[in-house]
Amino acid sequence: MRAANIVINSPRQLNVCTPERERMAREIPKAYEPQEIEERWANAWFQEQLFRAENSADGPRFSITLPPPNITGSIHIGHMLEHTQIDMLVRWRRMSGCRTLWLPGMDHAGIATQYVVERQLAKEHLRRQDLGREEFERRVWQWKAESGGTIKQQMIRLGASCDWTRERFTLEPALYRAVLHAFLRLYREGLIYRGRYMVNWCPRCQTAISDLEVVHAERPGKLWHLRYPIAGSQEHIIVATTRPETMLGDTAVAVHPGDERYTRLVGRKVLLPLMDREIPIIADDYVDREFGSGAVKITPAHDPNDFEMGRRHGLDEIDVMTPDGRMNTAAGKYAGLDRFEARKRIITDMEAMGLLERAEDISHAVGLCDRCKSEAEPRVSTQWFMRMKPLAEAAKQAVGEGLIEVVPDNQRTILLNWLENIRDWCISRQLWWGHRIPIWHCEDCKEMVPALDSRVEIVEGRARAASVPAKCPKCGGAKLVQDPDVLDTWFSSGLWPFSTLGWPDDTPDLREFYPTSLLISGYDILFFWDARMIMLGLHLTGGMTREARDASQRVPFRRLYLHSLVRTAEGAKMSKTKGTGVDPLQLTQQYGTDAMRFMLASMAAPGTDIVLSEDRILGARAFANKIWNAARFLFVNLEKIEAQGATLDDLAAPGIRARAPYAAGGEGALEHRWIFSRLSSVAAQVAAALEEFRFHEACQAIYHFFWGDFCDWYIEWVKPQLAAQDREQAVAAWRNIFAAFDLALRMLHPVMPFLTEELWRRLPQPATARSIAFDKFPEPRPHWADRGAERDMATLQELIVAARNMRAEMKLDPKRKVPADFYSPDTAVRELAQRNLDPLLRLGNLSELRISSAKLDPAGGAVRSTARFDLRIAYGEAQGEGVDKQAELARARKDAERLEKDIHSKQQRLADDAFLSKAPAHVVEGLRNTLAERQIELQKLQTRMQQLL
RNA sequence: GGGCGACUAGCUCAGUUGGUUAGAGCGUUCCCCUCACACGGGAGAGGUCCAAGGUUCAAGUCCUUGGUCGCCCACCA
Repeated sequence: MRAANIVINSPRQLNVCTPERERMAREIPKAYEPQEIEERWANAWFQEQLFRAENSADGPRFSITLPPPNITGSIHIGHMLEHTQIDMLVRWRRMSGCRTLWLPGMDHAGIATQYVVERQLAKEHLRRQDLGREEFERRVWQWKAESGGTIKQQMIRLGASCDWTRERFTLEPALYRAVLHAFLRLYREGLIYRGRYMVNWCPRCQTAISDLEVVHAERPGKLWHLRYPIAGSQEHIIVATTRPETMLGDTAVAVHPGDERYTRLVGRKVLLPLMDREIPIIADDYVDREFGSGAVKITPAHDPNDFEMGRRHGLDEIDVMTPDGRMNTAAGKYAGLDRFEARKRIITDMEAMGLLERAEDISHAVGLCDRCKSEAEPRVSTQWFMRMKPLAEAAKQAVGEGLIEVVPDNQRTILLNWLENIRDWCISRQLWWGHRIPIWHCEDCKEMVPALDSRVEIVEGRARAASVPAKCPKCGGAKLVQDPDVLDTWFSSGLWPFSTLGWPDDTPDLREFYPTSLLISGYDILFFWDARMIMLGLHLTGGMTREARDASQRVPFRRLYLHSLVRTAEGAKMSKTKGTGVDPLQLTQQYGTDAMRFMLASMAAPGTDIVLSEDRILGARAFANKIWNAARFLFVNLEKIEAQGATLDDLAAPGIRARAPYAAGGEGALEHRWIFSRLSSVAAQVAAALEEFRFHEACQAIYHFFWGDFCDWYIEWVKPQLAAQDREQAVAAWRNIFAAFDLALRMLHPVMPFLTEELWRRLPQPATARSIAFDKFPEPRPHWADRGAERDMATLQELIVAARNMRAEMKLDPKRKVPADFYSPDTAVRELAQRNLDPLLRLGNLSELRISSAKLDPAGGAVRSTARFDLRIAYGEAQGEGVDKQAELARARKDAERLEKDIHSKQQRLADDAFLSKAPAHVVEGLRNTLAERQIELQKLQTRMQQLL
């Protein structure tokens, strides 16, 4: 992104103000300066704990948990998008009378955090082993305090309206206990087991990682074709491999049972080069005859497929590597070499022995550790696993039955598909940062002894299992050692929606707020987190209250919205480690939080990723400024209402706003009825959009209403009324504009909380008013809907635009008002114009509007026509200002051409019997009406063109 | 190897169940420092909706095939 240093305050201060106006204006800055305002409200909201659930209305429950950010530093723009969306919904629900809980917290993020701290240590040339487990954990806790504090501050500053009195951390005692409880229960149920299997291993992190934590990257590589001598003969069999170093652990060569080339060799032995070990040639269906030579080397300890085949054929599993990715003593003379170094040496040695058939350049996918991007190593080791099939079954059913609504819908299919093909989850990690597995091993008989219960004790502020078994129940031995492993970080986050509410205890919060109403997360963690919460929530929360709960009461959330990701211009995911992350606070400083929020929300169409655009940020900032200045207009003019003898209380009295629009005589009622009609329908639009997570649509509706309808038309329209001599009229106008603005602010509040809070509090409010956050979100009012007003207003707007358009085309001096002639065959339209003469003249920049019931003489003037009226400005008015008949003619021709095309296609359709008989009546009728209008327009245009020629 | 998404104005993107002249922001052209706002106001220009077929009275929208780009999943050495 380009650097943009925008000067907030334009140096051009050329507006001439009266001293009085200047005094008033000085109290509210001319341009919106968000920094101070946002800082102030962010702190105030937090200090007052304004967003405690208890402060919200006692209506229907709306609860949502924050996807806990990892304490790996600070939050990035992706978080800001997520938090903006959540906050919009939360604020909207809160303003709609819901008892609203947004529960915040953070994730200890086991491997990720450990990696960050290890990198810090590396700068001091230390490894975690140098510190020891205790000291290392202390360091991580220190880091947690720092990072967690930063994140919390950022969230507060970005306006997240969370209930901070309920903040949670996955490694705090209460949640530690929930983890132990969950583990012990699943262990007792046989859903957690321990065993020696093939897992993904990160040699750098030196821990097992789950399938999901291995990311695949396409890399150039080589496929080496190696010759393995057949024992007791001069023959060779050729095998192909991308990983020659694993040949040291080969325990067989496999061919397809039906492969006639090798039938005679099956059962014979191969002399494994470099190791001088005889290994069998076996037959297995898994082998692809077409690939390479059709023979494959089998290394059960270092390849998942070979592992399976090894177990099928009872082959040895020879592990030739150390946990940190070097060759071990089983690797003979290569022991001690790094795995990649060993690869090179082995190729050199094989070549020297004439056993390298050829090397082929290929591109292939290599598995990388999601965290540190080292090449992951398939490895056999003893780990803890969770049996997923039964859990996934229940989840599939719940999602399939719609107990959880997934939005966008296509993500539902993806989720169901994943659940369908789920495999057991390796949940143990050889890390130091996390929840220790509550199992003790008897040193004498190797019995596994679980903790007696899930109680925790707190040592130095840190939790650990308290119910340590005293002796082995099997052999009575007292030498019990706790399993050194910790749990995958996603195990604890999988419990998040209920552990944070007090589970496994039957707490009031759990009863009140579980199941949560909604989860909003990025689709990138659908499998990691969302799916696991569903499975664990369904399984574990049953029977937690005295009443039995069915699945609809056990789901962790009733709706799941998967939001888009923020990407760089190149399409890559925003990532701090890649240097593509954007610091939201910096942008916030530059443009304002509300502007950033608005920009993000207005780009957040479901299902489409977002590419940050500076233009959009600038546009959002301009919008914030526009709102600010609309308010400024009201404030700067407030003295006028006092001059009318009215008081601010007239605007703020209870119930006043609800009675809008006010009428002061017939005159001027149209525009007021119109703006409230618009408000009503926009409020409905916004609510409908938010209900379905169409944040961009909500933003667009508000933007269009506020800037277009409210500022460009309504404010301009009513300006004179506000200063009217007629006190009654002035007060009515003030009440209306105040009420409309107030409603608009409330509609804007979910997306722009700071700006709206500031302005709302500056406006006169009832004495009991507390914060806009607890004011009502505008609801559509049937008695505000006024189609007549909307239609009339549209006609008047057309008239004004026509006048402006002609003036521009005639190049009239903007300072000079000119008279115009107006004709409509429709009495109602003429009366409408007559009633609204003042705004028509003012906004159309006309000196006079001569309304006629007789057709106009078009000669000697420019004419604009619609189907309902004609407007004419005499050429005489433009003397010396460039009467350009050719320009008008050219434009008219173009318009006529467009109309002709349109009319033609409509006529054709209306001549089509199939259309007439099959299309719904309203479509046909609508088409007829439109056609008639177009024909009138065209006719007028053609007449006009004749005259111009 | 499967699956998903995108392709609409110069740029970035909207366009919910097919229906009447396809919209927005930015940029651009012309005019305007009008007493809320130049982060502004007014008036314009600008699109064969990736391609080709198909369904339908009617397709940017539904179906098929193809193209380009992106993402996710996957044990073919």
